[in-house]
Amino acid sequence: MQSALRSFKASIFQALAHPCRIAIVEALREGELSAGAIQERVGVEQANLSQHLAVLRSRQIIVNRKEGNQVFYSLRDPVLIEVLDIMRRYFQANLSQAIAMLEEVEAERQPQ
Amino acid sequence: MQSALRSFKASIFQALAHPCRIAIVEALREGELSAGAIQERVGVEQANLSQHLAVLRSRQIIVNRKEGNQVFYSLRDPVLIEVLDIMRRYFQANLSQAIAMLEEVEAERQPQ
DNA sequence: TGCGAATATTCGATAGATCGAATATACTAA
DNA sequence: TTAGTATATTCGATCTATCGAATATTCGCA
Repeated sequence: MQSALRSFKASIFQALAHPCRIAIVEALREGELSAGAIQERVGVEQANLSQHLAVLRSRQIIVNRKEGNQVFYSLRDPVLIEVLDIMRRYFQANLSQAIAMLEEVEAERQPQ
Repeated sequence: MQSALRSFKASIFQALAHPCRIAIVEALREGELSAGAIQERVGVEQANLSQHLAVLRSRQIIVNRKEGNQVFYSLRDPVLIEVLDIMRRYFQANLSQAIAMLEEVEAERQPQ
């Protein structure tokens, strides 16, 4: 049973394990937004955004509400904002290592 | 630059996006452990554990210290424990949905 | 009814993650 | 040196994620 709990946690982390989905969650910090408004802020293909929203929906991280033509999204539980804030502190507290790590990631992304 | 921060956060979440690695981090809650001791608690193949440790090391989530024959691991920054604790609260606050979600995941794992 | 806008889904290609098996490395002790 | 223990790395197979392109759905309005 405790391994089921870990699977649950892992699946939440997995849902957040993409820069685009983090941007979505951050965009929803202040309140609900339509899919189109999210797209403006995140700047990604419509279909791709919709896929990312589906990932977050499937983990119940966000919920949606339809109004006419549009679909409005919001965070189901704002505690995740807390997690992102802690991550920011974590990042700042370890800035030099984080930057080194990012450079490494960048270097791997564009070989030579 | 804000997108670099999101990549960083995403890479941390990605590192935690596996039940086995969550078990490792939880095992290190109380302090450092040798790789062998971690293996006992997590219950996974030696090579596989070592691969998971490598993932956590590459994100600087854990650090290691060699002593003779053994390698001792510990959390580099205990703030991650805070994150896991928040996740526990999140889980408890949303228990019914979480259980529904887990059942769904289970059902997909064993079709028919 | 039929068109256009907003959003979602499906598909196929590519890239990345995971695993066990085999092997390598590093250290200790005889 | 040799054997043994602890840990790490490499390899190849399989599974999962991501993306853009194409298409489907849903709704409001003329």
